This record gives sequence, structure tokens and C-alpha cells, in this order.
Amino acid sequence: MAGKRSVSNVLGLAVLSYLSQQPMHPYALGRMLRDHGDARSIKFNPGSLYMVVGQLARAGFVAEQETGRDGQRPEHTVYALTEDGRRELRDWLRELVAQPQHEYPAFVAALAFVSALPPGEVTELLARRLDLVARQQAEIKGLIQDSLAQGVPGLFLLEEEYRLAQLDAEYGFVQRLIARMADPATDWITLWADHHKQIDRERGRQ
Amino acid sequence: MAGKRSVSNVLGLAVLSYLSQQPMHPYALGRMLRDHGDARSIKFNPGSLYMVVGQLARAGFVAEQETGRDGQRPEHTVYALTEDGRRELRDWLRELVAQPQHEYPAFVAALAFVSALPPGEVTELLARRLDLVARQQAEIKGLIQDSLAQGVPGLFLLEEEYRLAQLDAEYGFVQRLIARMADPATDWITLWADHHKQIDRERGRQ
DNA sequence: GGGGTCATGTAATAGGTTACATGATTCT
DNA sequence: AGAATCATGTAACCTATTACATGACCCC
Repeated sequence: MAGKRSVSNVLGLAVLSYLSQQPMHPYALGRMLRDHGDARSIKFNPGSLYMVVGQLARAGFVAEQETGRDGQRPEHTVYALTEDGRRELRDWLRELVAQPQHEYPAFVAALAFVSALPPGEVTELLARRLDLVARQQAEIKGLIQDSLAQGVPGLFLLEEEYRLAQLDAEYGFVQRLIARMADPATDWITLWADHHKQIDRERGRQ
Repeated sequence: MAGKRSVSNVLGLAVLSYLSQQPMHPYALGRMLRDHGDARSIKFNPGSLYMVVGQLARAGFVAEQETGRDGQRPEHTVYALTEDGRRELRDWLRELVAQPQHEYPAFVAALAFVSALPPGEVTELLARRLDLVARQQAEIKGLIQDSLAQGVPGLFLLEEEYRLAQLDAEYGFVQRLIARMADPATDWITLWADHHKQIDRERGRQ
């Protein structure tokens, strides 16, 4: 729907969202990100934050409101959302909710080239992955339980539930993959072996 | 396992993998990426390719082998994998297969801030997403069928099957989410309404 | 009262994307 | 023969990450 956003880093979305609740200075935004757990959903490092706020300001989505100070701490510039910023926030969210993006998870790349490893080793590696995925699932479940226990409404835990659903699917996929590789009917062994013979031939030629 | 790879862009993994089959020049690498469909798994644009090849060369993973030409086309530099490069390829793959990375899909960010939109609208947007997810599923299924029909072994379609599994999970999640929002027992409505009252209050204050 | 950590940010550097340049081949 | 596309890459620009600087506050 929107050709190209003037600020494309999703960290900007977080900034717009926080500023829609009250004006803030960048450092406070960073604290929010960390404390409110949104740094799990959005890649965050302090340098990028100032950059993004600068971009948002140039685009007219936020405006310097005042430059204040707290006690004898360094001065800080407080930013507020503009009317354009409010529109951008809603429009951006609409796009992200309604339109699935084509993404590039690391595991997809790994699968695309996994035949460069010998099959026996791949089976072992997948088993290790399975274990680590299970740990992540447990961790997220714990996090959700703790949050609910502290009174956080489920509405604010949707990201984590989504991650969990993705991890469940990944777990199943990897399990089935391991089984398929072990199954003699699959017949990847000869294919795989040929592939490696070719690699070795090439290697000899250098 | 590896502290920090000297080349972190996964496009470099694709380059290492192709070069393990035969020496090539960057443009040919680009063609492979496109034609072999790996550009669906790895973000690719021509500029980045030359950059990454340069990084790999500085790191000693690939080396200029000769500078040739084809017909009267411009000269081109052919690169070959080094022994270090072969090691890096295997090590990198091992890491990517065995260790799940923390990722930041756009939809996670959307979910984290979705309460900034009114609930009625969110339901509609989710329904549209559902439709688009279904289309992607169909597209991938078609792609897999076509490839199998043309004799591509399933071993080289794992990425697409993985994507499919993730999309299935996403479809289910979104469906359940829509249902939960419609369910009176969920009781997000008042919460959500309060949230928006606060936003409006804030808006008035500007 | 000295050693950490917090608050606030800037500057340097590296990484990635877009736009363009140039000649060859191919199409109509 | 002119237009379009392919082959090959370079350069300029923008984005993002890392490293550092400075003074407060806090702890023992």
C-alpha cells in the first residue's frame, strides 16, 4: 500500500508507538524497549535509536518539544509525536498486520545449502537443534506464565505466543526431517554421496 | 561456536557453496542465485554480491584465480574457494543448522504494538492476512510440485517445505487469534478501549 | 573518596542499497 | 538500424553498529 516508507527500520515503529503515549527523550525510549521486553521483538541497539529518531524527525513524524533535564543529569531532548506521525504509525501497523512479508530466516539459508555437509553429520546437528528449540519453547512458556501471573493481560503477549507457534512448527519439521533421513525409502543417500564425490573431484582439481 | 565471523552476510554462504562446486566470477554467481531459486532463501542484490566477494577475498576464503573473458564481453575475475574457505563453509553451515538464531520477523513487531489500532480494524486486517498467507501456501506448494515434476530431488526443496510449515503455523495462529478476539470471554475489549481512551487523552493534551 | 554503573549522547567505521556506466548481443 | 536486454561492474549514498566521552549518582 505504501510505496516506500521514509523510515523503514521497525525500531521507528516502536518509537512512534511509545511516543503516542507520551513525549519522551531517546534514552527513555531505550529504557522502555528494554524493560517492557519489546527488545525481544525488535532489534535494538542504542546507536540505532538516535539515528532512527533523527530520521523520524526529518520525516516530520516527531518533533523536538523541549530540552529538559532531570536533576543534574545531562540535558536531553524530548520528542513528541506529530499528527503525521500518528497517521504513519497507524498506516505502518496496518500494513504489517495485513501483509505477510517475505523473510530470510537463517535456517532457510542453512537448509538451502545443507547438502554440502555429509548426511550423518547433518542428522546429529539436527538433533542438537531439536534440543535447543525445546529450550527456547520452555523459556518462552515460562516468560508467558510469569507475565500472566504478574497481571500482564494476554493482549500484550501475542508476540510471544506467535513465536511459540513458529517454534512448535519448527520442532515438528526438524523431527520429520530426521525421520525421513533415516528412512531407507527416502533414497537421498546415493544422491548425497554423488554430490560429495563431485565436490571431492573438484577439490582434487585445484 | 564461532565468536564473530569475518563475513556475516549469509550471501557469503551461498558464494562459498557455489564456489565449492567450481570457480566462478561474480556475475555468474548472481545468475546461479537467481536461476537456481536460492534468491528466495537469501536476500540478494547485485551490489551486495561484489561487496561480499570482496570481503571473502580479504578474509582469505576465496582467491582470484584468473581474469578471463567470454567472447567480446567485458573481462571478469574468476574466484576459487581456498582451503580456509572450505572450512568456513562447513563450520558456518554447522552453526546455522544446529543453533536456532533469535530472529525479528515483521509480524512479531506488528503484534507487539497492535493495540495501537482499534480492535475492529485489527480483526479485518487479520482476515486479509489469512487470505494472503493462504495464497503464499498455494504458491509454494505449486513450486514444489513443479520442481518435483521436473526431477529436482526433494533434498533440494527443504527450504520451501520449511517455509510451508511456518506458514501453516502462522495460519493457525491467526485463525485462533481472530476467534479469541471475537469471543466475549476473552475480555480484551474493555482493556483495549481504555488503552485508546488514554491515547486520545494524550492527543488532546498536545 | 574511589570504583562501578547509570544517564546521555557523539563520532568513526563498516555494511548494504541504489543508481548508473559501458559495451555486446539479440530482437524486430 | 534502432530498441531492448544482457553482461560486467563501479561509485555514491544511505543505514547501522561499535566504540568512546563525559559527568552524576550510588555503594562501601
